Amino acid sequence: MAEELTIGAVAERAGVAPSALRFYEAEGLITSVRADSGHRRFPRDVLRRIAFIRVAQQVGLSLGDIRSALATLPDARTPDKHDWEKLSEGWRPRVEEQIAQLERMRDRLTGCIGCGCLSLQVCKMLNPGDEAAAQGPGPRYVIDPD
Amino acid sequence: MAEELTIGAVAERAGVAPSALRFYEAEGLITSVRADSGHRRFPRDVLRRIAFIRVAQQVGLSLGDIRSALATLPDARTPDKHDWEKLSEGWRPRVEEQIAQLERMRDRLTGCIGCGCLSLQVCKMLNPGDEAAAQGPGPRYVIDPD
DNA sequence: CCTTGACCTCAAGTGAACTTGAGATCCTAG
DNA sequence: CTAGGATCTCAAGTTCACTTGAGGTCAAGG
Repeated sequence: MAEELTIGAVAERAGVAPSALRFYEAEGLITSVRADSGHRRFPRDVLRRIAFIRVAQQVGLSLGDIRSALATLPDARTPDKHDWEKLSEGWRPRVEEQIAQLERMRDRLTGCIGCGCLSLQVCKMLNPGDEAAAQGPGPRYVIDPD
Repeated sequence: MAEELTIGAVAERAGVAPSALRFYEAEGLITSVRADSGHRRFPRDVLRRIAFIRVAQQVGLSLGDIRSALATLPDARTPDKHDWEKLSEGWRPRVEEQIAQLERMRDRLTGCIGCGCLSLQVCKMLNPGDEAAAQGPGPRYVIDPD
């Protein structure tokens, strides 16, 4: 019946450390009210926010990106199913793109790595759009497919 | 005709910064010989090693994991196509798993985020095996599906 | 009442993967 | 022969996403 949850309860239910919750709050990803004691009390929908954060991280978004996304939720009222669905819909292209990227990688895995292309600049897998190469290293195409 | 490449040439062809190459060498991911000047000279197959490093990173491996994988390559001779294929084959299950993970996420995106499951512990998407939850936060299931 | 465990703040530490800076050397073109 | 770009080493800095530690408060059970 509890309307609000302690940090420990949230941590347990969400499977994240209390320190991470304090961190998320400091970063503006979640919010809490304070009991008279000064202890945090989290509204129940924080669990959904955390679920969202975790999913978004899996899709490769930074906490900054996630903060921006969450900022589009109504803060006057508790976000309802529709609000969440709208937000989630926004990830679909991102997820699809990431899947496509990995499928490209899978299909070319032996072909490309084992192939004769000595230059990464002409390698379809590492350089899907036949360009880029000057954008620096890192898991760029999976994480940031722009 | 050049048998060996300067760090600048490798950096340009591979699309990574020279500092990253020095770092990779210090980490034991690539090797070089030295010219009389003290400058690095990289064997041509370093380009393939770098390609491999980048791909493996995209699949979510740490440089430590990648070092271990590269360590299985023959160091007495230049690795041939077959060596690389064997190594690449090892990634397939990993890539497949990552794809499967993302597909699960896609399929449940609106369903799960927008659904009524308040507890992450019973959410199929965030907790594919109906367990874990105590393993801590982060993109664990995509990156490290153990 | 007292202890114990959950909670608080704030500063500092961690690890991964690099980058940046300082100060010095090397090599190539004019 | 000299200027300028490429390279060298080594230490320190950066970003992200948290965790850890110190020092102190709060709340429930015996």
